[in-house]
Amino acid sequence: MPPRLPQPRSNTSEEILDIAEMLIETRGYSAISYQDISEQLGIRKASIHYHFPSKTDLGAAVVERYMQRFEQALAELEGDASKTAMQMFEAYTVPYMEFADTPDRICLCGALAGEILALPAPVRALVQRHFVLHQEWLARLLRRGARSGEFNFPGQPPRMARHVLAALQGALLIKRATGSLLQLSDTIAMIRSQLQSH
Amino acid sequence: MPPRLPQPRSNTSEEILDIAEMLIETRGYSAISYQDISEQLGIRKASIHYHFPSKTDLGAAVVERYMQRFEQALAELEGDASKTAMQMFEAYTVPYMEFADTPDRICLCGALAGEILALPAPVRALVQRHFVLHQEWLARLLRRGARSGEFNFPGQPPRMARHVLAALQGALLIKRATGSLLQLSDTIAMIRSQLQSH
DNA sequence: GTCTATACAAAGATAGAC
DNA sequence: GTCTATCTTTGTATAGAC
Repeated sequence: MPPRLPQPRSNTSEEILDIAEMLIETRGYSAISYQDISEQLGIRKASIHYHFPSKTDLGAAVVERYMQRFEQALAELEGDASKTAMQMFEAYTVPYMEFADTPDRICLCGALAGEILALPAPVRALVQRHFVLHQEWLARLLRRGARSGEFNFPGQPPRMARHVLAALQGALLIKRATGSLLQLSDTIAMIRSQLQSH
Repeated sequence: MPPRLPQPRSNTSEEILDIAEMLIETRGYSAISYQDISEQLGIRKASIHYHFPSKTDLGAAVVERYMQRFEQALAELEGDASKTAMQMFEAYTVPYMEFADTPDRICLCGALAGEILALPAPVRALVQRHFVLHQEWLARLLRRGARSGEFNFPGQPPRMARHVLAALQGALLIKRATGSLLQLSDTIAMIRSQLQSH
């Protein structure tokens, strides 16, 4: 019996999620509407409600899909025995640089964290879970580098993981607000330096 | 002739600004309404429009007042010759800890940065300016500490200033999303350590 | 699955009485 | 300065035809 793959959504559903994700990353959940998506996709508002009855359903679906992609990418990175810890860290920062190369997007969960109290409960719970999993992954990476002697940072891995994630999220946020790419590149440089401090 | 003081606003105007500021820090600009403020203050929506005709006026007034308070506090801190650079840094972090001690607030400009593209242009410009001034102040503090030998961090002060601000803003954001105060306290500890690295 | 039409509530804003 | 009343637009959502 072939492995049970996740049921693929219809093309339209996927396109709705693509547009919704992009719009949330630019304007935030509160500020987007079915009308915005409708205009970009070229179908009517009511048709979107067919795929995602409520905005809560839509928001939750966007975050779930994002988390699945994200966690899979991290798992693959973690499983690549050919990479040093620093190479893994560099690979990990690539998506941040990609976001920073757009004029108006930040990562989905950073955007949602900014309005966490305005989110419907199911969406909020997903965002919280994302941050927990994300930091646990980072802590494992840091521990691996510390054990191998590649990294030499102060404090325990979970503490440094919190610091690294905070700095990257904050850098993306301020980069978009000020338009200066240095905000992210300098932050990454300082983290890299701190990971290798002697 | 006595110095021209800034014209004090009416009590009601100030109360409106107080409530609006608090609500933006918790829910964000897009998610708050004249109705929300009306309910908390116990006057009608129309009365708020008397003080601040449009939501843009209100948002700009909130940020302007915040920036004035903020910049004055930083200037006083900077002018206090009795403090070491590290003592200044510690004093600088106090408001972050105060925000983190609330369950639901982050600093105003961090909250607004999260929805920068959804903001009316005048508000957006103020937020951008705030980040510039804020980082310039931080860079001066770092330079002072580096010159005196108190600090020993990698890179130039403006780069480290970007990193420090990013980490603190990101830590507040994730602290609120996850509820863990460690997010901020660990981040501050890591920054402190990096400022004194040898 | 997509459409038109519509319901319903909320938001931003204004007019005019007091 | 604050009120009631009202206007207009937008947002979320549903009903029912095609």
